Amino acid sequence: MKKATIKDIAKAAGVSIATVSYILNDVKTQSISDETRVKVMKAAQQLKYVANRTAQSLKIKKTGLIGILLFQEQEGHYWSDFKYAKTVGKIEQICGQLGYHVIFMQVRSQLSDYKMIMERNLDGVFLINADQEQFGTISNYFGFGIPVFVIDSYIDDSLFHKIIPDFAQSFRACEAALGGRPEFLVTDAYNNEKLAGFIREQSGLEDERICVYDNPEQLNDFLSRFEGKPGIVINEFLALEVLKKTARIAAVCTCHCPQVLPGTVGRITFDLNDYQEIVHKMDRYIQDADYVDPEKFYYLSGTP
Amino acid sequence: MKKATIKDIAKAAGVSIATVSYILNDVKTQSISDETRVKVMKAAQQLKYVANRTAQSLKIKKTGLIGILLFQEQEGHYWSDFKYAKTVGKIEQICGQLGYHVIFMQVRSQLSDYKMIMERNLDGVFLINADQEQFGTISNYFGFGIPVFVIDSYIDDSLFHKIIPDFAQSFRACEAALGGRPEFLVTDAYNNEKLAGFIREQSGLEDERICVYDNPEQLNDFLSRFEGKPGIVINEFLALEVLKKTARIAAVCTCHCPQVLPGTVGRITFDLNDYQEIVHKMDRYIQDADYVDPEKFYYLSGTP
DNA sequence: TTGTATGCGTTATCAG
DNA sequence: CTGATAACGCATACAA
Repeated sequence: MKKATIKDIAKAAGVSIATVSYILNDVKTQSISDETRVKVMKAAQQLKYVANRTAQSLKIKKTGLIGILLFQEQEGHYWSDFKYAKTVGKIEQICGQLGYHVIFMQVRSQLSDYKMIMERNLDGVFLINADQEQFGTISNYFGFGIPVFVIDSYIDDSLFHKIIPDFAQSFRACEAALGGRPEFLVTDAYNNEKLAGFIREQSGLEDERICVYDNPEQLNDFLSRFEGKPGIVINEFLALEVLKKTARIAAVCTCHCPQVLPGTVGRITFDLNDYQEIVHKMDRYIQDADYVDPEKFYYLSGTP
Repeated sequence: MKKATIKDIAKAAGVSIATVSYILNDVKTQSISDETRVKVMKAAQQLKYVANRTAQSLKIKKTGLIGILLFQEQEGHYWSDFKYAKTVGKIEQICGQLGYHVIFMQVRSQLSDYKMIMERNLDGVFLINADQEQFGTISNYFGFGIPVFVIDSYIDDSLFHKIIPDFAQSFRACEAALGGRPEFLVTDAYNNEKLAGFIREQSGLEDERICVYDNPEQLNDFLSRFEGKPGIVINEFLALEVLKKTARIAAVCTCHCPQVLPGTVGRITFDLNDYQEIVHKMDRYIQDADYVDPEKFYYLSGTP
């Protein structure tokens, strides 16, 4: 049993291919008699016709495909796969509502990975946790006018829309939750060095008071210098580790999952629905080829 | 700056499009003079040519696209998005190594969702946590000869390859870890009723001793009947909840993330590398149209 | 060793 | 209102 094409429908309904296409696509500029319309629709149903998006894409030069490229950290922790799970899920959901399909890819800095964007003629791309270095070398593969949004990545290119959590505001919320100035900061690692620097800077803490998590021993060493003092942790899973040593912390829940933490610690969360606006924005770029967004920077604002 | 086609390369190199195609695809049955080969390769590089997989797909009738359809539970818990994050990540990784790209889709039982498989001409599909009901009604959209593997789903159709954790073995391991027979079982909900029944059955416990988690109150009520008794929990995140009440548990870590649990509880884990064999099997189906696998049932075997 | 021509399934332009 | 027909970018049988 082979897949039916519009040609098959045309034959079955005794009309031309063009007519079938008009009817299936509900082309407004063409007027079709009700008679042929039902005839064709019936045939389509009978033959269980489904459109061939591959052929369609080739013709109309739009694939309806959106890429989510998730940059993997070289040596990730156990929560690496959870870190952006909710983000990816949410973006996929919204894309789906808008009629797009999503190609999900984890990139391990292979050049071949990026080629996918061009090869598959994606309509838009989300890059998550992208590193400047590996990125810069291949950015000449982009620039073909498709919208690129970068999440948790500080890329030196004004073409891209940047989306990062509002750390400044989150830190203020943490301070409120702690009831005083934090004495230390423990943060999860990010591929993007500039983002990492930004976090450190926003915290307002000196470097000796900041720990970028690498392994349990290192964390323990660090924490032993702050017994009983209040501190901030970026990433709730990391906070889970920190809690083994000290309880006076507030956590910035960058993984959108405060539930893993006990209610006794201050938890700053971000609203996943913020992605609604972002994906819709991308949609607008896709629909309207020469739309330009005055706002290229999106902050996810945290709430306690 | 438009994308270059093989036609552009042909023109630039002064050869025919066929020749270009032969060279780019490294077609063995054609012998090409070194001279034209370098000429063409150079032109391709200069024009920054990337293949158009859409056109390719249309021609060769293979898209190189594999679908991962993740069935969402109607009312999920906070860990729903993590439940299959590692599985999806692993499958994508292996697919990537084999040269496939992955379309990731969460399905909320819309008929339109399944159509994607046909519309996009996927080469293969993984269905995760699929419910029999919603599934049966639309399975006639399948059967076009593409391999379908179902994960954590017990579908009444011998066409599909089924992959589920080896619960029987896991339960035995739990018993060993607990040092005695468990008195109760708390399990996460699954879309697939038959799988849920299978789990209950394999536990060998009476229904009164089994709790399918719905909400914290219900869990507390249940657990209060088993103060100080040993039990088993399916799903490590759920185990985190159970631990708030009782400590004598062993957990079957179906989310591949034992790390969220303290080392003091027995943890049964599964090896993500098992998916290697599975994805390679799918690849074989795709490559060799009439390959049949004698083994249609794959168990992921748990290890303490 | 290279080129010509056809078609994959669709959309869209132009005649009828 | 409907129908030929030319692309879209590529792979390949067949000719040269």
